[in-house]
Amino acid sequence: MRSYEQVCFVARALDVLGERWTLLIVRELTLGPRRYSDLLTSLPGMGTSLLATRLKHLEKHDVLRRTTTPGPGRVAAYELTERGEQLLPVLAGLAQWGAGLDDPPPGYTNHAAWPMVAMRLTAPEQAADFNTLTELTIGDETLWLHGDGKQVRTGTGPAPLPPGLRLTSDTNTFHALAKGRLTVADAVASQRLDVAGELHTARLFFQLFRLPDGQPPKA
Amino acid sequence: MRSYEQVCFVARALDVLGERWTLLIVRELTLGPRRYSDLLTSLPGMGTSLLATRLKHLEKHDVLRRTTTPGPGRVAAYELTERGEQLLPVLAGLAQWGAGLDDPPPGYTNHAAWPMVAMRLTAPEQAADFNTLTELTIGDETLWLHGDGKQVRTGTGPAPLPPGLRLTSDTNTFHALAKGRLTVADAVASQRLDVAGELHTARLFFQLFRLPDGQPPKA
DNA sequence: CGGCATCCGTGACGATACTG
DNA sequence: CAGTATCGTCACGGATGCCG
Repeated sequence: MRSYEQVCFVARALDVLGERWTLLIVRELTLGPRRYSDLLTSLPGMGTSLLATRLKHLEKHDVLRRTTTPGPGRVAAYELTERGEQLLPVLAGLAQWGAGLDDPPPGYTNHAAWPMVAMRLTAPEQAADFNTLTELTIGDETLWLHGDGKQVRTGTGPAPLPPGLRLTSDTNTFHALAKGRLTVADAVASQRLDVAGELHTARLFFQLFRLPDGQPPKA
Repeated sequence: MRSYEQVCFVARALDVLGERWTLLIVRELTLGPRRYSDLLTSLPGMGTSLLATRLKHLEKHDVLRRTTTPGPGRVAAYELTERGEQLLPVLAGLAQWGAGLDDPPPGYTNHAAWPMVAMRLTAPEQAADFNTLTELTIGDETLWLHGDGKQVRTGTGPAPLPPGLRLTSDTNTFHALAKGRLTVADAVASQRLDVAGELHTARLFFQLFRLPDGQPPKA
């Protein structure tokens, strides 16, 4: 862990966060606690040894903490500390900037949670008012989301309460919906999206959390 | 330049910006165009070969451009593109977060421009209304700064017009002033700060651009 | 399953010497 | 001053194995 050894806030932040994979680990935890093996599969290409090193490093610098889930399994998990949550603006800035890049080359891996992370990071203030508890099943992953008026809260796994809206689709369809390249009506009609709940709430969801898109939404 | 190969805005941004030194180069350019040798001395520890590689990389990705200064010397210089300027929120987020860290260990190098970069990045909105053209001579570096009502503009070297305020001090004194650990009155009295212009404007300057500080301002 | 150590090949990095 | 060439070193990625 080489330091820049500069008396500069930016350099000091990068001393902690600047190494490979580090900010992507934080990204993974923004949606809620994750287990070790979850992180490994969410970060393809990363060696297990390196992940362990990074986790200890981030724990030491108060970005995340190791906890055991309260459930019956009593499994180990990692979650952001308050200081870690304060990195959301940094991730949001990166996401906003990254949205301006060209479409990625084909072959890049895509995970269900990633568009959701970006949607939440780049969502406008008013998204906090989206107070319908929503459960999303994208491909094989399930997440939930809920605006409490102050901020948007999220978690992995099934919603903690019966959700008011349930959306089910595959990763590509969700991505197209998020970018506005596909409408809810079209997606439902072609059976690529299942909506359990009010259709107009689903429309509102994709309207509020729309991802920036270089391409036009379809002439 | 290894890519994460993920369809994720954050990961794609880090594909361009995530490698060592990259964001620090952007930091150096936020105050205005810089020459190759300036960058080298501003980034102690970085090899000249690597700097050349990074500059080409960032030029290719439209973060900065290589220009020749309009002056008589016709020297090569690097400056941010519009897309590069859009990285200011990212740097601001990092600076804000880095400000929450403990004081750096002694021995870290400190440059005149660094506190100024952070001051501008973390300044409140109203700092844009600081419309006094101010020239700062900190140690051996000279910079200027001016709020045009919309944003704070900065540049390296002497001010392009006769400034309304001129501040002269050494790096440590400036740092202490910026953090509010030293008052303008005390600094002037102890001859560590020279103010050419109105004293209350100087006070306003350090009030607007105050750096966050973990330690109390002095009991 | 979670977590960590070890080995090894590759590539990124740091320092210095060299050139237009 | 603005870079390029070279080389030693270290971080990383991949695989494997050990231990709770």
